[in-house]
Amino acid sequence: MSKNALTAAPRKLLDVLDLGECCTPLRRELLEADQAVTLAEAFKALADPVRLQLLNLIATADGGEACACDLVDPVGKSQPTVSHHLKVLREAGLVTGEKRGTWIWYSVVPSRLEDLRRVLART
Amino acid sequence: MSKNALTAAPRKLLDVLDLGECCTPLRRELLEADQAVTLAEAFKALADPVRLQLLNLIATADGGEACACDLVDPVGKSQPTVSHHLKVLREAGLVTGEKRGTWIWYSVVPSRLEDLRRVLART
DNA sequence: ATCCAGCATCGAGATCTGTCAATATTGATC
DNA sequence: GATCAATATTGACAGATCTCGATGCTGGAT
Repeated sequence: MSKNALTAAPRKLLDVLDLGECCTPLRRELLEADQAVTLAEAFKALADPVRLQLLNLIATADGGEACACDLVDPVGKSQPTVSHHLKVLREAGLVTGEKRGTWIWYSVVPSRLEDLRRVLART
Repeated sequence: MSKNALTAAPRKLLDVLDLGECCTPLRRELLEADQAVTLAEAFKALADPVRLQLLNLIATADGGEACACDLVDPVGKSQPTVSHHLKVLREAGLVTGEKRGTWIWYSVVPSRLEDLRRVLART
């Protein structure tokens, strides 16, 4: 079942909350329970210091991508732990990993971050 | 010790990550471990379906504020549970509660949401 | 084919979190 | 005073989460 483990499993996330154009004084919709669950899963991926550091490391890396091998030392956790957190980020659709030879290059998915930003814009 | 429990305890949060003017192609800073912890605490407050619903209910309420008494039924949880989640939101600085007579009126803190949005903008 | 490096998975322990029933506190009203 | 309604707090339990050591898997190099 673990085929294609790297391209993540971007469960449909925030589409339910597509709020139309950017910066439009949008109509505030009531948040249904199931939508809230989906949204909360996305924010859960951001709710850990190690994952935030990983995201930051990847986002600020040269060329917009970072080798997984360069992510272990900076966060000060074990390799299995880092691997676990990268999986969480992948499954949340926040990053993607591309395997090249022996190692894996990670890059962020800007559109996913943008989705979450839009949600926070509704005040 | 529980004096002034309503005005929340807005632990300094995202000031560490003040990125300067909006929409500036800002310099990407490395995220230190302690900063990541502070940030993660903020996102943790958003990482729960009930809290997202509460935030949404408050944000979309008439006049921008909602009575706590009107927040229990919509989320389908017990009163202590809702009270707990409102406390988490308060301590994260995402909402404030003002006591008027017997009940408490909650409103969101837009600047705090804006802070988190800025963090997600760094890609 | 063998060996090694990069990464994932498994299993387990410790801690954190969401939830509720019961109870306490606070404030308005009688 | 006593009483009631609105919130908060406590205590306890179940389930989720973070973490690591041990192990498995994969691909390149010898």
